[in-house]
Amino acid sequence: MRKIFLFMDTIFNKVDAKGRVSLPADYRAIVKELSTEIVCYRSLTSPCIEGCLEDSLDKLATEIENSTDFFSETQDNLTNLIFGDAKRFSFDSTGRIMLTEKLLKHANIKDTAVFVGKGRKFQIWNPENWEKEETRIRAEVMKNRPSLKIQKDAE
Amino acid sequence: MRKIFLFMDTIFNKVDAKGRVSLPADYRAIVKELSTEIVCYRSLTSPCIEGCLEDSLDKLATEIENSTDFFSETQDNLTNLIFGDAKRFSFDSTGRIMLTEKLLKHANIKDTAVFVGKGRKFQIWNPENWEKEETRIRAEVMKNRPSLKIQKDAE
DNA sequence: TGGTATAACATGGTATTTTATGGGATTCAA
DNA sequence: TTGAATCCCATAAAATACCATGTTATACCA
Repeated sequence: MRKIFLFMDTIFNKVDAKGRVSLPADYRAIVKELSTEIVCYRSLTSPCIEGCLEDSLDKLATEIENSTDFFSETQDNLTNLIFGDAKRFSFDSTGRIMLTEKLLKHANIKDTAVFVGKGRKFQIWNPENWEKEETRIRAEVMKNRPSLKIQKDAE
Repeated sequence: MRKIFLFMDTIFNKVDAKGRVSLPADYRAIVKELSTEIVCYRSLTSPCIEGCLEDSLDKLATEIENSTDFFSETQDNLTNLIFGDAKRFSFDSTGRIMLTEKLLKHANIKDTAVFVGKGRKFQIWNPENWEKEETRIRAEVMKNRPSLKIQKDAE
């Protein structure tokens, strides 16, 4: 039986001169409880950093391994992009991680980072960009309401 | 075997200066018995807070995870909107949770919160708004008699 | 059935802990 | 030995746990 873990909420944290950010306490709790690590990489679709548990990437690796044929070009591209970019991040005794220059630049994060929960994953945004993105998504989702039907199945 | 749990009734509770509210005793009993947690988020359609059990969101996460492919845009939007807004709330020994500023503002709740049972979910309203909403719903229902078509199958 | 004792609940207040974050010291590698 | 990464300490604010009280609901008993 798999334990419940969900990255949730939207948290604004300071990034100091050294590039250090507090990983939200809730997120830390998950990492500790499952005794795993956080992995971050540049989002393939948005100007933000994406993070998940190392377990999730392992699961993804297995899935890719099994689904597409072993030598497909798509698989090659994807694995290169994701795993080539991903990096483990462990937090210190005060709960901070140190994001790399590459990641910060991709998300255009200067002095404030926004952690946005996505369930099994989370994202880290620049505050202004996140605000824009959120309104965009809200509009998008309200337009095609049907996509919310998945929720109905929750037993 | 699924246990029975239903959020029911309409309960008026005080919200103190810190944003603390007693979670109705019946609701607490459910959380304890299923040894899970409450999750709250802003309703997408009404000026109220919506709450459910963490299990429900976990199931949703799994479904989203499995239903669409890893890079689907729909999945991205949905997870951002839902999980980015949701937050766990655990109650202290006296049975109180601490609602966030964001949630209180969305529902325009000041010093009194109304808990309204919805079965698998519940809502938290500002008293005046809830009164209006209830009469509105009642009127609506009287006008076009609703048809609750229930699919009969083995539970 | 009526009355009383008991338990549960909501709620105000206070104490304790956790969290985010700044700054400095130490270590390590180029 | 300089720059960067890691660790440790300090602090303010926020979240959480704990205690106390009046009130209501429930259980119990004559």
